[in-house]
Amino acid sequence: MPDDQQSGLPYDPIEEARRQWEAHGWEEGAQGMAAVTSLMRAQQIYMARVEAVLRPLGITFARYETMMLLYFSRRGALPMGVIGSRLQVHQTSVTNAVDRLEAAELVKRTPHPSDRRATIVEITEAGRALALKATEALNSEVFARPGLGQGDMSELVGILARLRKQAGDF
Amino acid sequence: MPDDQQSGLPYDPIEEARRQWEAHGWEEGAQGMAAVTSLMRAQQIYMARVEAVLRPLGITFARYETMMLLYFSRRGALPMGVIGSRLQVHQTSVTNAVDRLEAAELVKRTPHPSDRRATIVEITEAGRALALKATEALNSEVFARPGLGQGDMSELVGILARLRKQAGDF
DNA sequence: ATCCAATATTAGGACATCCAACTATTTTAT
DNA sequence: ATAAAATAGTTGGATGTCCTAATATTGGAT
Repeated sequence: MPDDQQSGLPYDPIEEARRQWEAHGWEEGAQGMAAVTSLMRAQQIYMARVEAVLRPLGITFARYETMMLLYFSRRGALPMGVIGSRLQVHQTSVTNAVDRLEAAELVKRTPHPSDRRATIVEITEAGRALALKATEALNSEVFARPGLGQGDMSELVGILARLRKQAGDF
Repeated sequence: MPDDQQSGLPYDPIEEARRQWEAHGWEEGAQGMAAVTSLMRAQQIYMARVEAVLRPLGITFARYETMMLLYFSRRGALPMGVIGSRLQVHQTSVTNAVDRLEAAELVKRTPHPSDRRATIVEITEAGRALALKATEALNSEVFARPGLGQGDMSELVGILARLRKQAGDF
């Protein structure tokens, strides 16, 4: 009988962990632990929902993000390196994602006109169509019903913006 | 020159994405998209910091969480299934994590006394020592300096608790 | 001209996750 | 009492991400 949802005392494992932290004299880290752990769990929840929507379309969230970056870019095309720095992922992850997107004919590689080291990735018509379809699905099935009120949501976005900024994300 | 930190206009890619969402008539999903994307990025930032602290100790965050669960349990031991449901991860992930922890002699498997299908995982003395060391490192290097003020932090924990609860996390 | 930095790719490894199939055991229904 | 169904855990295979190191090519600086 580890937990009991039906009792009057809903049991939050993270609150429990925080109590343990304090009981062990780790007060200086208790709040941060709770924040970090909550963030991990929340991300896990959303990621599962997002991937469930994208799976039938044959793409992952990483590939969706790559496509949207191209979709919104002026020419529908960006160098590999720019994709990596915007998405904050490793070069090799970009190569991998673009490999798969290209195999599905959602993007195509083109040599950079002036810098012959660089490769430009361009979204195809099929890519645009899929990106649009994926976005509509995500909007209606996840983003429009995020499980939070408007107030909480804008508060959350604001707090995380401060966090990201402090971490050098932008 | 994709972005320019030193200019007077700090450029937040998520705010930019939100503007794009609105420009495309996707108002109903814009706020949710910003919230979900921020969450993903924030998780990425913290996960990188946490794993950097844990790596020298030879464990990952998933294994750290497993060990702490055992560390805090009354007998220092729990059945595999309980670990999975507390940590909200798949059975196979628990098997995997416990395999590695056991190979490092940080936990050991024992048959369940009454249910012969079940396996009990027990933390060893070496496991307790490492869990303590890891926690002290995480507390001083991450949790005590989360890059957020106290107010933001407790607000964040509260919002995410509502989110997790709404998602059925507890 | 030469050295150093940047761009991308490849190969290989570590890790987490998920799925389907499987064994063993226990519980439930008839 | 026996058959059927549910539960606990493991295994093998596939997918996906991230990281390190090595390589080839090119660009920029001196």
